[in-house]
Amino acid sequence: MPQNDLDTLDERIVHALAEDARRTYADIGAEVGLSAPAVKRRVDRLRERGAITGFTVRVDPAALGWQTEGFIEMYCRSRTAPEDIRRALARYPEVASASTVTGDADALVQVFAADMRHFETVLERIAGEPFVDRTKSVLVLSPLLRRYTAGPPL
Amino acid sequence: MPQNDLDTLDERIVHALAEDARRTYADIGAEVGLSAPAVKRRVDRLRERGAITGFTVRVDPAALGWQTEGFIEMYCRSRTAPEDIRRALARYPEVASASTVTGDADALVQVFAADMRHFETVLERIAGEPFVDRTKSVLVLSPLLRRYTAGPPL
DNA sequence: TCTGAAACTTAGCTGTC
DNA sequence: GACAGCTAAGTTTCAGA
Repeated sequence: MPQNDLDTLDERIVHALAEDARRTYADIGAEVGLSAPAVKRRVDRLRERGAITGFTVRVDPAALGWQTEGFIEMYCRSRTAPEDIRRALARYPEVASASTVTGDADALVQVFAADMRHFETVLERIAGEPFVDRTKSVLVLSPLLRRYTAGPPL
Repeated sequence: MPQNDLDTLDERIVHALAEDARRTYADIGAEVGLSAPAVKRRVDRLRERGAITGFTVRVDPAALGWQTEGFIEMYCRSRTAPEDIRRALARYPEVASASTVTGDADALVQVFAADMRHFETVLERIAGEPFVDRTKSVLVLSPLLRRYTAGPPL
């Protein structure tokens, strides 16, 4: 088994891919000081380990016609299992992310919708889920920053 | 091959890339009913239009040692420009996303940190920004859903 | 065990229709 | 938008440190 868990090299590779997943292995290798095959093998290992879960495209939601973004705080009935919340929200294509959180609310849900009417529809449907007591929502006025990776400095 | 609406084709291409940005153009083309060069040209156009802003890697923050996630609501001094907030937050690698929002708070900031101590440090530094009156933060207990694209059903 | 070089395979790209 | 050919990258193999 490899002796290094995530070493500096792996972090730099992940960082390079996070900025541009289409960079070639040779190119990344030149930056971190490895050959192309060596970089590929490390990427393969990172995928096996679950550190990298896939490759995706960075999308500007507004440019695709999803103009309205908002966050919905969910207040649930006591004894609602997180898994029940997850299963229910997974059915909404408008839900981009959701987490259970500390504080008054039980879960915080990020939603993209085509317009305000669409957002309202989604909000009402979520509020109507059987385990939901009430909701509180805020609308995004303007997105300031949208990174797809974050963490301690590499 | 049925005649497809152009918008529908673009959306299906984006959807395919969002799920797996490493799929080949030929593979995506087979799904949507186009040749590989045709798909590539549509992707190029989507990039030029700004609908696709880049390609990135899907990372499991926890697997990379970023165990602590939270949201910080920022309450700012009146007459703080959104651009000032953006510029200040851009300096924090721990900030994954930030938006100005409706409601009591001025901005909602998503933060990833290595651990609780690190999160606290970031929180204190953000709270110490000259334009910040006060902050309110919630910690993520468990992420339920983390999609990298969302929107109206395709 | 991890690496790098080279051979091999596949996909990306461009010109043409 | 499709086809075809050229270019470039991904992938595998193998031998060395």
